Amino acid sequence: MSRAKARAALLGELEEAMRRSSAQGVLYGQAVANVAGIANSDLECMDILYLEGRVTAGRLAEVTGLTTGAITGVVDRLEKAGLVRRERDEHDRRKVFISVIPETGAKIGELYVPMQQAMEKVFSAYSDEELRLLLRFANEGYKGVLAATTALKGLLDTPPEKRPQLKLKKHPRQT
Amino acid sequence: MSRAKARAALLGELEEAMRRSSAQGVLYGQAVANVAGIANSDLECMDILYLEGRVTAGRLAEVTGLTTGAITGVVDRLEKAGLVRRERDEHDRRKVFISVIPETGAKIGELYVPMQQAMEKVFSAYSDEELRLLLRFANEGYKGVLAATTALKGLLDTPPEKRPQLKLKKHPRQT
DNA sequence: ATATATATCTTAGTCACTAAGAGATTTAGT
DNA sequence: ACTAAATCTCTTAGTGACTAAGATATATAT
Repeated sequence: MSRAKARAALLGELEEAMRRSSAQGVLYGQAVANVAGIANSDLECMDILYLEGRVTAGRLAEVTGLTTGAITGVVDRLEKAGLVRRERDEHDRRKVFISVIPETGAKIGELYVPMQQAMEKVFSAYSDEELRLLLRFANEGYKGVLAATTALKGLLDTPPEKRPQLKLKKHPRQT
Repeated sequence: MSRAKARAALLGELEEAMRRSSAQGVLYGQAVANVAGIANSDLECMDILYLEGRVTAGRLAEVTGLTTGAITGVVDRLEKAGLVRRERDEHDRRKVFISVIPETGAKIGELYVPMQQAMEKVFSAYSDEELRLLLRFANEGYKGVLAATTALKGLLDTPPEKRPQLKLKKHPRQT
């Protein structure tokens, strides 16, 4: 096999492996929501709250891409489940801050522990230098996917006949 | 900073970077479904059809975790959109095989091209050996996530007081 | 002051999903 | 062969999360 072909094969395997693991990641998230007894978007909002801390309802809508009306429902459900609290902003009384109630919110955090343990185990087999490579890739991959998302959405605004002709590379293994 | 602390920091960064990029991957998928004008699960089924080729309705239900009733709806919509075709199995006439209609199905494939191009660009900066490391990690990561999913679901069957005590490691940056 | 803008919530309607069971076909037991 | 049980898909009724549009309350600008 030529060097170029070997690399192409490697890239193909890599693409499939990454697709598979990312799909499994999605399934893990669904399982978490399922076990927690909350909807998928509700969990997504909990994640955002963990990452960003106290945020407004509008911010949740912005980040999730849901309408503000949908967020009202999300927060209602999370509040009823005792996971978050609504607090009016005293400086701008139109705004509503949402924050996690630590005790109950922590129970959601626990559900990520199996994942963290599994990943710790995987990571333990790598040297610091190897981990740095993985980190570099994760960051660059993120930027790549972000750019791809933007490009894809751009296609929507471009009339079909003006779209850059994409050489169609089919998904592997159409049996 | 001690060697151990440096590594812990590295692991933390890695965890966050991977979480972010995988979240962005989900968003890309949603954008694809959005542009294609089909529901999320519909796209998931198209992906499975690309990966596995001609499969039965029951198999789609099994892989997606949806009920067979839901799959009937998925296939109805995909069929109406001209993306797939139903074919009764002649050997077992209860079964219905679903297969992608190549011409229209290829249009969905095109929507993944921006992603493939972006990733190709990212990958181009890595040596073959580095890519092999990434591949190894992707495969091991997949197994890890899979194991974590199983472990998580196992928690459901274990009465709360019998669950292995998980040392709670909170999500980063609860601001 | 009045108008405009902003932030959240409400309402009505839609759509994908589940649970339960119906129909069609195949497989197993006698 | 004949009946019963199992298997596979579809149908039906009901639920829940979502959107679009507009109501409400508060803040900002003229």
